[in-house]
Amino acid sequence: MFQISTRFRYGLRAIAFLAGYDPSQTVNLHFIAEKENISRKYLENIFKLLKKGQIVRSVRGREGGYALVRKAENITLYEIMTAIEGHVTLVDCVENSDICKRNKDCGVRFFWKDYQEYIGEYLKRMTLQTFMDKYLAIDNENDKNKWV
Amino acid sequence: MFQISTRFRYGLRAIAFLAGYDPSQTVNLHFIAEKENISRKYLENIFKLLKKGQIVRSVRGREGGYALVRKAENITLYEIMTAIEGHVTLVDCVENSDICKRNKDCGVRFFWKDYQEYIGEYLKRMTLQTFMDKYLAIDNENDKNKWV
DNA sequence: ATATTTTCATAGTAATAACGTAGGATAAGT
DNA sequence: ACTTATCCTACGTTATTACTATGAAAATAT
Repeated sequence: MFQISTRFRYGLRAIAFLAGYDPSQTVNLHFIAEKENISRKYLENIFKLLKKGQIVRSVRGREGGYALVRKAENITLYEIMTAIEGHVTLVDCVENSDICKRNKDCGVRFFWKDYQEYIGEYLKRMTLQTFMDKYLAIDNENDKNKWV
Repeated sequence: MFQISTRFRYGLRAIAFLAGYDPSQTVNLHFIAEKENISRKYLENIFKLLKKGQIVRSVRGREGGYALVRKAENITLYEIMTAIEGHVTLVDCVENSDICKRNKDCGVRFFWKDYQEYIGEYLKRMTLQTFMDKYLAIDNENDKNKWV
């Protein structure tokens, strides 16, 4: 239980990478895949979801690629997660009590619901910008010429 | 991602059920399985883990069964989880940075580590007694004669 | 125009883990 | 002895995950 999927891990890294670029320019997947060491084909799947989730926009064709659709400070990790994972729920009955024969006021269900909210809050509070500032600051120090 | 395993869900319900009984008497799995609508065979697997994790003690043979090894207020849900799930980690690199070619100071890893701690805290703070009082109080109201 | 580069779409596959079952050995009370 | 229970090893099935394959569609550079 409780393992973060590779999809989300890769997606987060790719988005964080993308956030290092001006939203007005696009970055192609081949480049991201190479820099972040992720299969390009797999990234395609992930970015399809990210686009559908309004995290990124795309430009097709030559010189095309992806860019953030909003500024990093206006994107939460929760949005990224739901874009990639779809509707996330700790236990199915939390969102749909009908699947269980127990009554709707089942205490266990309320417990999972509270816990799910607790877990989600962390990602809701964490913007992509905060994430970069807090966790990736050192990495950027080591890799300044990436901006050249 | 982020689904609670059936094993843990069943285990928690079974333990909560067991907590409704005096620790001096044992309750057999057949009974718990029937009351909680869980396969007895599956419960066997789960209780094996719970015993190994020092959550319950067992008595074999006729009139045997399981009982809590400590009082409900001295058992946290975190202990129950680790007993059932073994060593839990959100992302493998959190516990073992060697599995990744990135450096040990990888910011993404620190992020997952912080998040993992946050998620665990909730279960560490929640004792079995608190869980029962807060979430199962109503259920017990509806089912008073279970104590008879 | 056409060649090239990119996203977009659908589908397939291999490995792994989750969930649950089978069959019987062992222990202990009646 | 008989019954009731835990204990133990192993197996089977299903679902999910993590990719890969193939190629169409779009847009730009030449």
